[in-house]
Amino acid sequence: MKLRLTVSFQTDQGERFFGEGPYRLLMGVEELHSLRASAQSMGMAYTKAFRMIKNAEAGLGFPLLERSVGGKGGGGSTLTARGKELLRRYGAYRISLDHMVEQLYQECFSGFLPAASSDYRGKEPGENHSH
Amino acid sequence: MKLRLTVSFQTDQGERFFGEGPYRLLMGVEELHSLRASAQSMGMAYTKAFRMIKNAEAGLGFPLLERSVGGKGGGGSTLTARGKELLRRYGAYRISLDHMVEQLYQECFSGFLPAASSDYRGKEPGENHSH
DNA sequence: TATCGTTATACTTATAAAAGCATAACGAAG
DNA sequence: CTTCGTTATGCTTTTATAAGTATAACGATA
Repeated sequence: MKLRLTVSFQTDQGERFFGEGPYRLLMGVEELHSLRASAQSMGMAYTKAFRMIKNAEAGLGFPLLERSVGGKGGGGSTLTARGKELLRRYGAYRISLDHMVEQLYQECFSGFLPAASSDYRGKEPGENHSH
Repeated sequence: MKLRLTVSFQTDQGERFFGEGPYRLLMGVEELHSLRASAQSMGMAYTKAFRMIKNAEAGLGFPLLERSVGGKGGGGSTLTARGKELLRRYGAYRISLDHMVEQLYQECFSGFLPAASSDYRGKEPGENHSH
């Protein structure tokens, strides 16, 4: 048995704009200096990656990527300073959360339900659809 | 800005079988002594409610409802002892979790992102679909 | 033994979300 | 001034999930 935890940021109107999906995608951009390359590296369509980032930037209110288009190599994207800081903070957040969820489960269900390990997934776009 | 948190129990194969949806549905059964009545009271189709419970029982490995079919009034459903205990424990779990998520957000994002209130939703079936 | 409202279940339809396709714009380098 | 691989977007297609329809079985009561 597993615990499925998902946390995401959403607007007051309920529109989700940031979570595990964008997080992983941005981690890839930081490493590969390219949104397309990052999307490909995780089997995601570029169009979807693009929409995710655009959506996230709209929700957050500040740019995450510094893009350059054209030129040698076609261009690329790198993280803005705030984008990098967001990744650092979000990474810490989700790890702490993961621990808390698991520990609290033990406190609340120990002896009543089987032990469970937390299976963190942002459930934001970009995950494998295996059905 | 809001935090959207969802926790659900799933099998090792990733099939979700319990969360906020079944929880609320069962709370209604406890009050109304009828699965159909509980489903209706929250605008859910009975067929869906039935599937949810069946699914939950399969995943948990023990029965949640004691059903009686036929007879005066057509029958009805009440919670089993374990079913009741599950509700009590799950209720405590999600409330603690809600607090934790909010507090941790403050610790991790204070001064970087706007304050956010936790918007707990099981995202299990049974929610309104307004799009 | 006819009635009534429930549980139980298969099958179909509708809706939302994800994924994919096609194409334009860009600009440094050769 | 051509090429290349990227960013940028609209539009279509596919898939997954939710919701709905229809119908059977049940059994205490009158």
